[in-house]
Amino acid sequence: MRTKDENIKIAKLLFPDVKEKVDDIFKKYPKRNLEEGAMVLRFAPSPTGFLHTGSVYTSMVGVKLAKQSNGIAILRIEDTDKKREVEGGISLIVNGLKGFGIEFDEGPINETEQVGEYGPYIQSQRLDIYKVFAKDMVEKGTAYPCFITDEELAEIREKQEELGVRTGYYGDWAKWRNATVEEIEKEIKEGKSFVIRLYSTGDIDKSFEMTDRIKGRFTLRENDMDIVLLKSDGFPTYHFAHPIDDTLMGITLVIRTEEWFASVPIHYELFQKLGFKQIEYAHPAPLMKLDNEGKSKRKLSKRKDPEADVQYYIENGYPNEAIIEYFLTLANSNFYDWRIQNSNIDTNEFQLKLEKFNKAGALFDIVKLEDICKDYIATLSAEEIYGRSLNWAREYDEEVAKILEENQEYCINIFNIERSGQKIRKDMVKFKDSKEQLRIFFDRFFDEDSYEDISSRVSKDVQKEIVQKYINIYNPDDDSTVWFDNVKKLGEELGFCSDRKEYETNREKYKGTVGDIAMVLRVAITKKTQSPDLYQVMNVLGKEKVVQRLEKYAGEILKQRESHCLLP
RNA sequence: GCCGCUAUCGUCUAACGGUUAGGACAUAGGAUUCUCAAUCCUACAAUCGGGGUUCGAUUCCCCGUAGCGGUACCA
Repeated sequence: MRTKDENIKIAKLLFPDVKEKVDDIFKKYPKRNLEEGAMVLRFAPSPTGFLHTGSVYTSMVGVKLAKQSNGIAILRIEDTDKKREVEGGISLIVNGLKGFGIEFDEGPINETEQVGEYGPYIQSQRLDIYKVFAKDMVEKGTAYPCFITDEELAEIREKQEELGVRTGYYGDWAKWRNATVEEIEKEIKEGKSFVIRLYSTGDIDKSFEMTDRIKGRFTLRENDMDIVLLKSDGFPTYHFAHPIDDTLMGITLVIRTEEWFASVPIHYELFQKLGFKQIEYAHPAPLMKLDNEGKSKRKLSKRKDPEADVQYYIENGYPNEAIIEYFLTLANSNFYDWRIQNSNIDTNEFQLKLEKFNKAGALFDIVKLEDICKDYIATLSAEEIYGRSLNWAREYDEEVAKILEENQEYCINIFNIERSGQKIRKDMVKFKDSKEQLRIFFDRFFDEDSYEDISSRVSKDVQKEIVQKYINIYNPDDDSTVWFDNVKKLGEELGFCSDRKEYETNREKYKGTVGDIAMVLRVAITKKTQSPDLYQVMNVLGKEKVVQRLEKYAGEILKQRESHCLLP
């Protein structure tokens, strides 16, 4: 054991330039003046040039909880690993989250600017602060310099594995923890690089209890690892930055994904050694995905799963409101019931509760997400769909963007099909689908498609007859009832039944049903056997185009017949 | 390997120690005087295994199993 004076001497050797004291730092971060129960929460991502879907989930939870308690939401950038850092990583996070309506009260707002009095909010700009605390710990003997090389570390590990004991730098294996002032001074003079390690006094055989706001009460072993606090490049590790930043910034609850749970013993000891009041934790389970042909679960992975990257949803034009609603259901399953009862109320009114989080990891279910998307888009007006589709297309589909811009009124009419009344059409999941919606209404797409074959239902001859006769009775001014009556009449004239039950009982009397008549017209006009309400489609298309397409189809059949006759 | 967390239909989940274990998504049928989508109805489908405690266990305890996480000068 070294004396107090020796530790002070070592601290001076290690940090000759650090003049500030811990108290000086604390003066710059006064206690926040907030109402009772207000939560100060932070989302702390690394700028890796990738916005993970799980980040949207976690940050949404934190921001929502902060807002609903009249607290503060902070964005803090954890760029302490220079190897993983990517240029433009900060704005990617800020803008990406903003796209989902997730905005912070304090933190970076772009690559260069920050707002808030408790900054800087970028860890690489806080290096001086960490040094003050590191120096303080060395002076108190709760941290020490360690000059061990990678090779030595590997050797230790090998020995430990041979002996079958826990691997790591701890206890008697931690050869530098009790080095003398002279030994340390020698290494420094030789310019050897070093890290600052925690002088752990924890006992692996002792347990302690804590309460997690999601997981509840749990027991963990004490930490006894002399973990690295400051790396040789002067950057802090996550373990060291976490208690310092969260304490200085006045965080009331640390929400972070479950992968941090196992580090709680380290943080627990660090809070004690730093003399800080322990901040509460909430560890939500991460979003999972099925792997191995459904045999096992694993974290949604940025390398294997396109849906792990937020960009995937943006590029496909998934409505971000629906994604937030899906995450809300994953977080608090009672959100769904609330939504049913409050269909017109803003999502912000929903009270998220940490106690309602499930402890186990939820599988990310894109099918369910898409169901929510459909429901969401069904609540939008044709004008809104037009606007949102255009926004999407301007970024990701030039051709569609051009069409939308040049044909605003026509396109709104298209999006308006089956959008009024009680029966709202729900066939749009994402704004990328707008292209499919426009398909039958623009000749440039229409001409690319070929007619679907329905000759097994209605013979070519009869099809031709239906189309030709229909051209004569078609009146674009008819309302939907008259329109359908005419289709029925035409059917009856040609031996088709307009009553379904009658047809079922006396099939042999008829060639088919009105449905078949409508189907022939549908294929003639849209080339497809499936389409939105045919009456409305024809209305939007307009008389000229409808007649032109009917005539074209009749001609098409004629051509086919002739070529058939040529066959032997 | 060691340490820890978790465990209800295929999926997300609900159920003061007492329920025919509920709902939603998915799937399959059916209904709907034009198809598809939607909507409505119906069906299918679960308490991981074994021990306790208890009059009674999905719920509490122990053991096992499985999944997940951690075991870095990454976060």
